[in-house]
Amino acid sequence: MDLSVITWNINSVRLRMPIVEQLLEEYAPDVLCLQETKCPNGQFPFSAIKKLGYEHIVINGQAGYHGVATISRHPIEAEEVREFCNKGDSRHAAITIASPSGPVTIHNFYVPAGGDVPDPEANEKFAHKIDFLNEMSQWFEAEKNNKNKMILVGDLNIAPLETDVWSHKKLVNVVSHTAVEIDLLDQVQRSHDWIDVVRQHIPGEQQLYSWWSYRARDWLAADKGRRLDHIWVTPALGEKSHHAEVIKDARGWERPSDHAPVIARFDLS
DNA sequence: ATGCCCCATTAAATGGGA
Repeated sequence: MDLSVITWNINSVRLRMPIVEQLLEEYAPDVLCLQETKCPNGQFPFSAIKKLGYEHIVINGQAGYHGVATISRHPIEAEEVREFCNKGDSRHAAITIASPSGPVTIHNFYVPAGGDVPDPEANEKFAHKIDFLNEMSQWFEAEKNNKNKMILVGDLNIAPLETDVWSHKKLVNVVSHTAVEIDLLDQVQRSHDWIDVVRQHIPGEQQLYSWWSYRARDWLAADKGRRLDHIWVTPALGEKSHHAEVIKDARGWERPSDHAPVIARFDLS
């Protein structure tokens, strides 16, 4: 069995159903994890997605903001939706599916963006981002006994490597690339021995982005991107991964999201 | 300066994104 997983910050799932369909038709992933669905659970476009062969769906939505959805070709054996920081917002959903190599749990995250000022005293959104990342670390530390193969995807809103941003020098004090955030992300990574499977296939020497601002007149020409969207796996799955890439084309599709999808493929036979 | 765009909610502004 080949397993492919895509993560995509869709920036409104209802508005962008045409390109969700385009992605599912062109790439046919086994699992698609969406963030920023901005869609109350009662209004989620179930039937359009089910028609495309994705009958197994877990949503964690709210009105207006945030929201995640995980859609699968394969039956979902277990699901979990976890609340972080007691904020009542929708930023996580997990599913477990069966595979010939045993159950695989896929966590879908939307980490808070963190506002403008990288100072938790002056900016409560930045404080929330720090708290959220600390809670992730504590949770995965406590989950270390879980023997399931695991995949963690999502908009983590942090670009950790110097080559994950268009200019390390210019962004070193900009939220998403500060040392404080990178240290916290590293702590999350160590909390469950997560491997950055995208960088396993695309060396860290190479510039790589998954988000380009809407504000640039020409996003492609300016190319001032950041790699905010990630796919991590536990070590046993790292060995089984044979491909990963950013689907940069999708940033140029009709009425695009400002994020591009990221895909990883595994041989679980 | 990523930099004047794009979304949802709500009804022409506002908050949030990063």
